[in-house]
Parts: sequence; C-alpha cells; structure tokens
Amino acid sequence: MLDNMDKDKYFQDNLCSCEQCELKSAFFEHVAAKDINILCIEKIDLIVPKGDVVIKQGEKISDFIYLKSGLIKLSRISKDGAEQIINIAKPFDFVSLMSVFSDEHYKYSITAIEDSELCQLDLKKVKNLISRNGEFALDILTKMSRSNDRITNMNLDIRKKNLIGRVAYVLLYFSNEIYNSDEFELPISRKEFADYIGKTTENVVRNLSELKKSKIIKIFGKTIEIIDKKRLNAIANFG
Amino acid sequence: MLDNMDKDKYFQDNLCSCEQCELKSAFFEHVAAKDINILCIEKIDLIVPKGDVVIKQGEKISDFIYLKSGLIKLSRISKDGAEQIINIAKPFDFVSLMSVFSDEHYKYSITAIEDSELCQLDLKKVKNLISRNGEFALDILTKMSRSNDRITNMNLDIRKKNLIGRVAYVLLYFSNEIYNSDEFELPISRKEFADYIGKTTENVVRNLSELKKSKIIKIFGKTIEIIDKKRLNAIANFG
DNA sequence: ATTTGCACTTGATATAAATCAATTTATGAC
DNA sequence: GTCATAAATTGATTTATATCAAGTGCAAAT
Repeated sequence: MLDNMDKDKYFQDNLCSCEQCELKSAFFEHVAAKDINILCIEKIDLIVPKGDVVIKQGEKISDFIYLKSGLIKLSRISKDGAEQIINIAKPFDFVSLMSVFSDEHYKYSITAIEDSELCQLDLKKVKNLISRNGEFALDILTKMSRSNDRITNMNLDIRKKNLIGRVAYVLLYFSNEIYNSDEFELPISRKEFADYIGKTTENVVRNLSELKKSKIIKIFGKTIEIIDKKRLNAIANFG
Repeated sequence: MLDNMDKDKYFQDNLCSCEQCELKSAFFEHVAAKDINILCIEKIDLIVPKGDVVIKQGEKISDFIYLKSGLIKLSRISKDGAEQIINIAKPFDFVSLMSVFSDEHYKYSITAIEDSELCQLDLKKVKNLISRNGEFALDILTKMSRSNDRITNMNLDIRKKNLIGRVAYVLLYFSNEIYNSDEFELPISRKEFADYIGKTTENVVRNLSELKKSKIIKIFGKTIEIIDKKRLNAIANFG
C-alpha cells in the first residue's frame, strides 16, 4: 500500500462527486441513492502519475478499487524474480476485481502506466452492500466474469502464437482496444512488452524492427504507427 | 449440448437428493430450504462416462452446472483448429462458472476425463436466486473468484517454465491436487498433456522418458509413479 | 486371427528463440 | 550542458523446441 506520506500526496477526495460520476451507471445501476451515499462518504479519489505503484503484490486487501481514467498494468513477480504482466486494463475494465473476493492479500501489483485516476471504496462496505443487494451482486458478478474471461482468452490466444504473432497481437490490442487509433504511444517499455508476451526484450525489439523494415509499422521511439493493418492482422492470426 | 437421445441416456434425476447432497454446504450454505427446493425440483443429475463431451464450445448457456464427482477438462478450439486445454477441474472446482455470467454461449467445451457426475440447475432460476439473496451471491462471487485466480495463476506459472519444467509441474499437479497420491493413472493422453502445456506431443513423450531414465518417475502406459518427488519439485521450480 | 487405425515412442534435422556481447540512443541528476 | 545510468538496438552464437520421418505396440473392427 502507499504509505501514509504518499497517500497524502494522492488524496483528492473532493475532486469528484459520486452523483455525477460517469462510472456510476457502470457499477451502481441497481444501487439505491442512500446506499451509494454510504460508500461515497468515505470514497477516496486517487490521482496517480504514470509509473507509480498503486498496489504492491502481497499487500492486505482492504479496498475495492476501480479505474476512472488512465491505464494500469497488473503484474506479479514470479518465483525467479522476473516480472510477469497479467493484464493491461483501461477504465471500466478489471482492476482490483481479481483477488478482491477470493483472497486476503493481493497476488499481483497494480501500476499506473499512464496518469490515472482511481476510485477507492471500503471493501467491507462493498461486500456488505453485495450481501444486502442481490441485483448489485449480479452486476458485479457479470462484470467480474467478463473481465476474467477476457484475461483468460487473451492468455490462451497469446500462448498459441509465436514471437512475431504475439508482437503483432499486442500492437493490435493497443490500437484497437485501448487507443482506437492507428498511431499511439506505447505506454510500456520494450522490457515490459517482453514480460507481457513472455519473451525476451531483445527479441521484441528485433521483431518490432522487422515489422518496421517490412513497412507494416513505423517506429519513433515509443510512438508506433500502424501503416498496414491488414498485414499486421495476418501476422497476428497466422503466428 | 447433448442431443435429446443422448440426454435420455444420462438423465438420472432420482439418483441424488439435494437434501443430503455433499455439495449443498459448498454452494448453498446461505440459501433457505424453500429456495433450494425451487432449484431442486428441476435439477438434473448427469452421469457422464469418461470421454463424453458434456458441453460443446458455442452452445447456448442455459444451465448452471457443477461437478459432483469425477474429473473434467475445459478446452477450446483455437483459430487454427488445435485444441487448447484451459483447465482440469475436480469436484467443487470451477466447472461452468466461467462464461456463465458473462456470455450467452460457451466459449469452451467441457469433457469428462473420468466417469463423472454433474448436477445441472436452471441458470435463470439461479440468477434469480442470486438477485434475491445477496449472501448467496457473495458465496458464488467468492467461489468464482477463487477459481479464476487459480486458473490465471496456473497459466502464469506454466508460461514461465520450459518444457521439462511444465511436464514436472503438471505431474505434480495431478499428484498433489487431484489424486493425493504418488501413483496415479494419467486421465489424459500424451496429446492432451501437450495441449495443456502448449508444447508438442513428441516433446512431452521425450521428456516423460527423460524423467523415467533419470529414475524420477516410473511409467507403465498411463500409470505414473513418482519415485523422487524432491527432484521432480526441483525441476518444476527450476524449469 | 488379421487387418486397420491410432496413440505412443524415438531419432534426425530444421527452426525459433534465448543468451551473450557490444554499441547506440535516450533520460534523469547535477 | 555534461555526466551517469538505463533503455533500446543489433549481431553472433548457443540452446530449446518444432517438425519430419519411421517404427512399435495396442485395441477395436472385421
């Protein structure tokens, strides 16, 4: 957890109002105003700059957190000390849903990979609300289920592919799912890219260069421009 | 879905009684007797022999199914037509929880890999119960969350390992988690083993032979005996 | 009892990816 | 701006794994 000094830095509880929160409908459609209020009174609005760790693997779980804006990565340190990236999540996506209902401690870390805003609710209160409100429970269940399915499916997709296929797949993921644009700035380093697809940094670099040489993408540092999506798709599907 | 002819073969609705079901406490701890009855009246007890497909990828989801006894695999056919094994589940584990709350259709198949008994409840009724009973909802949420975490963690574990490490890991999984014994009959073929760990059949065979030559395991066809668990553990952790 | 097919096994070879090493390019501290 | 450090890149080599090929053993079908 962020220590107290850090926390003070991030706390911005007055910046947002639950009443006009754009996520209210996503999470709290079936929750009465008075119940939202109970959560709201103690909600914490976290403004986290790119690069900062929001949750550290192993920390005690005491909050229910969701991403309002920005981009975060879920990652874990495996036994050999290397980082594995589990998922890259955008607003409305999965954030702290994983582990929250199944464990006492986080089994992964959450890091902002872009300036992000997160809303933090007291987990006990959320659980209490779930136990009192089945409609809300079903909403959460559905949301969680979707996220898990997506993560599992992405993992299985990636597993099937060879190196170049994985690189192409991830580029398309950023382009189609995250940025909705053919040109975007990669929010992760080459090493993180490698950790995400389970290959080495050097080979990620080599394959990016390969795609560049084949005139399928352009690279300017972290900025990627996809110039031949058709071929990139073919590589992602074939590889 | 099993077609009607097949279904008649499996239907055994009178074989089990919800009242004395050993899974009642696992799933329905917080459900009132009258509500259990509502589900119970239409519950279907499926007796499925080893090898039979219970659910086919793409089928419409209409039931909430859980495994009472036996062993099943979850698998999907990926774009290239090859089978990928997502998980091997034992009783009380994950069965149809995945997709059930997030999709209209199954994104994977369920196949019995040992003679199995499954209990099938009407999903609409279960959802209705969830929406009326938050305590029950929280139980399901917790259970689902645990299963998902376990699958994700196993996937990440396996991903990190090389071939021999994966083979060792899976052998230990069967030994420790499924059969609680150092000697067991592999419920899957060499090809399925390969599909599970994402490697080729030939290399699975080679590595099993390798472990045999090193006197770490004994192999008699499908029967495996682990004779040096310490070294097998070392290989699973190192590889 | 014989055939047929399929799962399993082993070996040889080709290919993909990791590792090792060296250099270049960015980035942050002062 | 300069230095120090980390990130990115490229090449050469080694290692791991896939692929191809051939053969064995077993079990179901005739």
